[in-house]
Amino acid sequence: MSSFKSPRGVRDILPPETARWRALESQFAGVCERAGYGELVSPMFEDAGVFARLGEDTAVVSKEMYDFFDKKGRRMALRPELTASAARAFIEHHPEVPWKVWYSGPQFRYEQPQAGRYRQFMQVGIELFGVDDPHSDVEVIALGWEFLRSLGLQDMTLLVNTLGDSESRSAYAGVLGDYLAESELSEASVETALKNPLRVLDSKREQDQQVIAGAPSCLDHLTSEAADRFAAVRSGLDALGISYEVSPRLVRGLDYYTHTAFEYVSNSLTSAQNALGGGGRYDGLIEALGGTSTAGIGFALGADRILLACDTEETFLLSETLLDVFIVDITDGQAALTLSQELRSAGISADRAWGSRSLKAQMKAANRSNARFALIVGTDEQASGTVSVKDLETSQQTQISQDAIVEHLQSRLKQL
RNA sequence: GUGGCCGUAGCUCAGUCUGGUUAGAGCGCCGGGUUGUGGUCCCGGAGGUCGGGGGUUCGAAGCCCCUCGGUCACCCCA
Repeated sequence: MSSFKSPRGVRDILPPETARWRALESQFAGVCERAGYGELVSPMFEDAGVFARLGEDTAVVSKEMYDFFDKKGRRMALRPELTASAARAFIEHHPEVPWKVWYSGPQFRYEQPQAGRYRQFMQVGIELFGVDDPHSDVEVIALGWEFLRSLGLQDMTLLVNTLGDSESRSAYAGVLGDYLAESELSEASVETALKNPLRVLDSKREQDQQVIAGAPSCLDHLTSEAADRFAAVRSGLDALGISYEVSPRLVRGLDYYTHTAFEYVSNSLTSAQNALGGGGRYDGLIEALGGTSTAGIGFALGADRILLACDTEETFLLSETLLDVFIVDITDGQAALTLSQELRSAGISADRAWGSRSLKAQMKAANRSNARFALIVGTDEQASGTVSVKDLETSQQTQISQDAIVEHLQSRLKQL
């Protein structure tokens, strides 16, 4: 019989690495909650229609959705992203605006896996509904940036662009479409150009690079309102001292974006998967999902990639797990059994060795456990109702009565 | 979905080109170095259907085909 392995493109995260994931999430939670965002927990799957509205010709919807029919024949989909779910929740519960939420959790896309790209991947992100003040764009962009910086990441670039309002966007799409129609594009891009010319700007094919470099800029086709709005966002970022690059080629993959679009790029990741996260304004999304017109902006960050970038920048590394005591019992094991329980109830972290292994073997285990103290119970201690407390850093050892052990350890741990 | 590279002990890898007795190393793990003491050192040990299946051959980790997985690029995006 063959044994099972995890499916393609998904993976296990084991301890101690899981502690790093939890630390990342809790740091993100802290950053968000200090800015007035509350946590949103939404379902892992939704009616597939929720995601279909993201744009019928985006690959996320047309090719990569993990969709299925449930037992009643309803078409459901594992969420490929969280903005649509958040928008659906917003419409369903009509909370008061501004509605500021953060989230964290797995998303699913049926893609060709490679480093930094998995079929189940973890994102953290925020959404801010009901505000179209340009300073809200600045708050959101800055929050993501500060979070990434707080992890110790240095080698990053913030890219900012605007797609303008729908008037600007369609004017630009027309101009760009005309330009592309007369250019020598790769075969695949010719097709893309017909459906959504903006998306061609994302192409990395060698053949398209020259065409893209010479393409008209979306910034030249903004209405004056859209241009003013972008200027306000930029001056807000300037005021906060956040440096960024204006990237007129930055068009985000999902169709619901309007106005501000941004991306956090890691320069330390050499692969094509170097975008740590991105987001933008999606003022039309709520309406597309059947709600009343509401402004919105948010971002999502890929936790898998963030940790890859942390690896290459050697930051946010796994800290050693610390343990207060490790119990070594070379008698009948009764002391290990009761002591570990007693210490844990008193708030002292305690681990122990199993089986009747030699003192030497148990001391090795104690050392490996990173415990500060080893509690040793041998025949002498058992006879006298004591326990030997060995400081594993200084190697100093004292014998303490079992009745006084909790108090003794508490005071010594407090002194550290 | 398309193409390139890769898959040997828990981990990192040698061995594959030039098929040939019991498949190796380092780290890790387990045990020992005499009465009950970890980290260093010394000695010993366990652990592998060579990703899986089929084929060629007297003989396959090695050659061929298929398949699964990883990785890189396109694509897509976080």
